Amino acid sequence: MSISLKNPRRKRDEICDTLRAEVLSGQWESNQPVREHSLAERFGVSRGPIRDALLQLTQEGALVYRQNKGVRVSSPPEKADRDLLFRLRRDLEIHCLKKAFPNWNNADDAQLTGLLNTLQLACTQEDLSKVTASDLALHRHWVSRASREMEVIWLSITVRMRMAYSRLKNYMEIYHEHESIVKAIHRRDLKAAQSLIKRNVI
Amino acid sequence: MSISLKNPRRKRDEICDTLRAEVLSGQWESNQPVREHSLAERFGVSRGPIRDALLQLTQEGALVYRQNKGVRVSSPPEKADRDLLFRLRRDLEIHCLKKAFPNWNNADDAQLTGLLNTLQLACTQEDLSKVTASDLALHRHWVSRASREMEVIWLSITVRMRMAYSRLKNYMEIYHEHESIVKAIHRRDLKAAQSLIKRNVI
DNA sequence: AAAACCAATATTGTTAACAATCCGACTTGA
DNA sequence: TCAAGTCGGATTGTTAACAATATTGGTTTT
Repeated sequence: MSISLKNPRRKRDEICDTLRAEVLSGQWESNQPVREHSLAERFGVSRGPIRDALLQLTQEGALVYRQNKGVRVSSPPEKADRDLLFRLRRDLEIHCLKKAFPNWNNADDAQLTGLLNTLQLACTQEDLSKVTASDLALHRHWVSRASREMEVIWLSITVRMRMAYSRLKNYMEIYHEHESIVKAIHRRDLKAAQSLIKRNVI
Repeated sequence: MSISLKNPRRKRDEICDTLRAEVLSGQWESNQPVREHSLAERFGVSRGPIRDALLQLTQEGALVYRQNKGVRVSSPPEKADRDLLFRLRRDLEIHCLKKAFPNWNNADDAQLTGLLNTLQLACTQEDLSKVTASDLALHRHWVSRASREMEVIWLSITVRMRMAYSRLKNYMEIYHEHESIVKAIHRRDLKAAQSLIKRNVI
């Protein structure tokens, strides 16, 4: 992916990304307990990196920790909280896009195009897991271009929302929404991109 | 404090709270590297819990991790990001107060009164470290009463703001601002409390 | 003198063993 | 029968040693 190869990532990070994707795409049942030992076996590492990953996912909101009882998958937020989270996320993304725009370059455009293609493929295959992953990766790109700090906050908000795409009739609508956002960015139309995001993040 | 005594907290949490307070009150220089070994010695534990605490503080935004190079104290956000963080925090606190209001009870009032007294003491002593700590504890109380999830997000936003109290002429103004908020809450006047918070969080 | 190399040290990343805690099943006594 | 006690396995929390990586300082080479 976009990670440099000569600097191998820590096991913690690999594990974290894998587990986060699984939780977000609904492969883990809500309130299901997560055991360190079995994860250690599955990933072929000791419990140390597993614990690191679980702690990080807890901070991000995918898991919930209870002292001496380990973690379980968190349940979706109630409606009031959920509405607030959407507002916060929208504000954040619009801010980040504006901030990232001045030094937006061709490499960024290429990145977005690639992610959009991945999303399209996932949508045609109707693979929920891949759709959520590439959807998030797209949004995450312009957030991360603004600043690393904003990215962490954005992630912890987004992970907690547990979007379910219920409002959309079919997967292709998801794709087209994102396609129009990316097109607006390609022609450097900030205003249009922002208002499209405002409508997309609901 | 408010933590149950029969359930001793993990070392990770103790260390985390101590370090967070130190960073927030400016006792650690920006970009200063933080060594696991020296912290382990200082707290009389092994590096394990220290690493846990550092990882958590990284997620909260007090520290920054770089692979194989450890953590350093993060630098304050630039103005644009800072303004956004203030807006997000304000939205969040107002939402949380509203959500917490229906089941607000006398114990909560007592808590706030206690925290307010701590703040007053810190202000008369002009002890910046204590002022920041009790200020945050106050705000954190009504956020935590809304939900644990909101509390984590609020914390990661607030930690990154690095408020400096520059806009206030003296410490007693801080105290009086919070006193009026607490009074509004005591008489269950949500609207007033919310607009006072809106003015306080700048 | 400047750059490239190399060894020694410091620091982080990972592991496996040990300690503390929790939970369920079973026993015991009224 | 039922409640309290307690025993053992399962699970998390902590530790110390080991492995991998980065940094520092000196040496050599050009």
